[in-house]
Amino acid sequence: MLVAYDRPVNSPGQPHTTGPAPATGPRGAAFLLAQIGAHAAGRFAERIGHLGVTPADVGLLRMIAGQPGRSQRALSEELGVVPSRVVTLIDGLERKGLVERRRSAEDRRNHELHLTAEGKRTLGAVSRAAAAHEDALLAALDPEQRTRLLGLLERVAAEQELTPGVHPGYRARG
Amino acid sequence: MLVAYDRPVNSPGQPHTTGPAPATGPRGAAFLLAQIGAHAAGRFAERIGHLGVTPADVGLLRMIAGQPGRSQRALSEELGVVPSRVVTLIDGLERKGLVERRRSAEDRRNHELHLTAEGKRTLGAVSRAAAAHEDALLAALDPEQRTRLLGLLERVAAEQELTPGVHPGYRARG
DNA sequence: TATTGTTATACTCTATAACTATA
DNA sequence: TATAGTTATAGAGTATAACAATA
Repeated sequence: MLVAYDRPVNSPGQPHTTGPAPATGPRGAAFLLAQIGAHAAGRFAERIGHLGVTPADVGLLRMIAGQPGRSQRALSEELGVVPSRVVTLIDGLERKGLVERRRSAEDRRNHELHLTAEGKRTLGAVSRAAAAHEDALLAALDPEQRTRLLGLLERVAAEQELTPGVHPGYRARG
Repeated sequence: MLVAYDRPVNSPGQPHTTGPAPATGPRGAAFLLAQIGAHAAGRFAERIGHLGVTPADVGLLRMIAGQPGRSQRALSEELGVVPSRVVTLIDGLERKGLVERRRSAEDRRNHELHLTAEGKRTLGAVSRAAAAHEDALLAALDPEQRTRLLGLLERVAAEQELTPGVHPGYRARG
């Protein structure tokens, strides 16, 4: 997706400004959240590009690190994506030597997923990049403001029932 | 794009928690911004879907409304997308009867873009949807908190030099 | 027969490059 | 020759459906 999208209009009670500037009018928080969020995602992708992984890869690496041995089906459900998507992503991570598939002894249909040593090193480098990213993104804010922003965002995320750690992307609508 | 991506790790100085729960660890503001932003964009797309337009369409409609008669080239530059992309988008909007191309009398290479009456009606409906969207997205916050959040987001957007009203999507990395 | 994972395929989004009309 | 717009084409990302192995 691309391009401007949402913005509340001048509320009817307010006097219109004279200029031809409705295109530069007030921006709502919803639009700013989408705009800044897309910007943040893009910049983060840039920061980890040299490590050979994408933001989607990082999501999987973190989940596998957090609970080694999980099946692809489990990841598929937690992320809300179809199983074939997980196959594609894990294929890439395995080819890069960051993740290992191991047939489960108990149920040979399953693949238990584990990070390799290099996968762990990469994840560490990603985490350092994330910290630098966070700092650069919030350069305009002092520590107190950052804390305040974090608190407000956590409230919104909780109320909207967003799964911790799962970036929804643009899911199927419905 | 999809899937979790960025999250600062437990800082090295802090004691690790014992559980196997790094996947549900602390979330940074950068991740929350990307997560909430993608969620907001998706929900907004849902809200305007019945009007037959996408968020990208809305961006163009707003720009044309704000400055009627602009050329496709001008929109292309302001949005930071290639001219052929504008062709595709305007094709769709013209087919839906929301936008009209008029050959410029001064320079017959140019198309001057204008909203039709239905385009204006649709944009009005979009604006009402955006207001409802904003309210639903920020349901967790009281009016004072909303104002505070807006102020913080505006600071971040300005410092990051985000063009007002232009949603960057995932631009070419560079 | 149901489930895990895979492959084959198709669709959407967006970019690049070649092309037409106009200047 | 340069510019506005268009068309043709290609690539990335992600979904659906058919399939194989295992239970």
